[in-house]
Amino acid sequence: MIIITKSDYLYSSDLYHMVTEEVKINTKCSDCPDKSCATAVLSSKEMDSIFRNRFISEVRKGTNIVNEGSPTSYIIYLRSGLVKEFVQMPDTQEQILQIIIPHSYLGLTSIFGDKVNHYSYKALTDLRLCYIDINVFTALLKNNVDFAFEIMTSIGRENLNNFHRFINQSHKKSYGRIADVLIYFSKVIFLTSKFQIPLTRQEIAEMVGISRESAGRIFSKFRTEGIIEIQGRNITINDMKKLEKISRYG
Amino acid sequence: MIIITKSDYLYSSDLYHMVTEEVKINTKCSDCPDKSCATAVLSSKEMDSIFRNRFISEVRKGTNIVNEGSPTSYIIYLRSGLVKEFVQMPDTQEQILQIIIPHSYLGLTSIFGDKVNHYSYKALTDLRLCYIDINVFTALLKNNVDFAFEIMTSIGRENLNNFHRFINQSHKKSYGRIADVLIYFSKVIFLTSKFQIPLTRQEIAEMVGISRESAGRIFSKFRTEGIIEIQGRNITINDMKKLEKISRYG
DNA sequence: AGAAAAATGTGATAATTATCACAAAAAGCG
DNA sequence: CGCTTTTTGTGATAATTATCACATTTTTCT
Repeated sequence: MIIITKSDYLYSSDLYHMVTEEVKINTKCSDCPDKSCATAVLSSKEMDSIFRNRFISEVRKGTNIVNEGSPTSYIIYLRSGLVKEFVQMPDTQEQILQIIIPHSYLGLTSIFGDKVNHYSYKALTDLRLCYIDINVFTALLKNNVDFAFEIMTSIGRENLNNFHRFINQSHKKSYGRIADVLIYFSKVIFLTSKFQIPLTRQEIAEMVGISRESAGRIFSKFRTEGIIEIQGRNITINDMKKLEKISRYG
Repeated sequence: MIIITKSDYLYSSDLYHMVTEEVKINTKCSDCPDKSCATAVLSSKEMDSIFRNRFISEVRKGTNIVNEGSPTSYIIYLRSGLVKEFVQMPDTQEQILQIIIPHSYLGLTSIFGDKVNHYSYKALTDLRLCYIDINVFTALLKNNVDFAFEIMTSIGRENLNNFHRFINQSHKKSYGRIADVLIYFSKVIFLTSKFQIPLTRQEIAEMVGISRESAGRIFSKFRTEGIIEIQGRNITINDMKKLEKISRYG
């Protein structure tokens, strides 16, 4: 059992950040209110093997959690907070792939294959994470077929969703793409029509592959047309029907 | 053991095409010269379960093999020929995801999850296929962890490749995208600088999300600059270095 | 609180690519 | 082998989006 306290620093190939405050780690994984639904198929013995081999950490907004290209030594489970998954492009730009919501694993794509992280992850809000040694995780997969199928199904679904978002995007003009981002945050991430978007205009542009200025102009246009209200990063969607129409035809 | 002869028609949710000639199906899977490398980890008993539950078919160029949205009842193994994987877009267009080369499975993405085909497949050349019942295939995965890992690794690699091609594409202008297509066919599909491209200009445009006319114009430009030679669909790459430079910076 | 840095909004202009129109060439078919 | 259908090439024009420049606002940090 590992106790991590304020002002500790953790160094590792893909683990480097300050832990900000003492974390209660007495809770067994089996009793964790944030446990992943895939763990439902694990025996209490297996749950215990995770408990004995994980460590918990809290991470502040803005922290880089994983850098692409680094070897994968841990599977990271997101207990709370929001994370952006992205790839670095040759020239300073980045491409944001998705926003990851609580109760998801980061870096599962690299567990089969070359054990290298192919994406980078950065905290959009303060986070609570669990690090599980990749060897422990792989052992679980090999010993429990049901767990393996759960994990693979979730990898498959995630891949499919991302891929489809990308394909759709590539056939849309910029208005449709920005409409999609708004719909994505409203319907997938926050599940409400009023939310604080955790990205800058630059990052929103990077989600859909257009320029910062274009993204901003489209936001303004949507506002003057009464489709959304904007106060800084606080956004209210007033006319979802219209947004969906723009997503389809615009 | 199922014998399929000339002029038979096979009807099924995702299996509908004419079998063009009698197929020799005496060869055991274990002796098949085209078997997939993942089968190396299967026991002879397991290989035999495939042999008893597969059927072979030959398919002519242009045949639709699978339509997206249909339920997956078979995993299809491509013994020889080339297949295009694509999705249909709302308005008559399609988006080509990849060209599939021999010794690959089609439709693996749908084996975990909803058992629905998410992509469509069409024969670019005459094909030799093996249909393996999805229940037989799933049973193998559940009973042989090593096989499951082999298959998942190959799914993971394929996903990663496709996804990266897409991400890269979305940050390139049309010249770079067409350069990428030429490099893809030369280095991934045919492994030579002189090949017959199995796609129309329209389809090439659909691979990279630009218009047919633009694609054609770029081909002409590359020819007048001496980078490639074109006679109909026969293409010779004369200056790979220059193509790679265009792919990176153009 | 106050200075420095980062993010944003907007106009003017340039670059890129799509669309339309139509002629020419190639491929498929009875 | 002709006829039909599909594919291709190319010019002219329109639409879309990026880029540059700079003023303003917001956030961050001490």
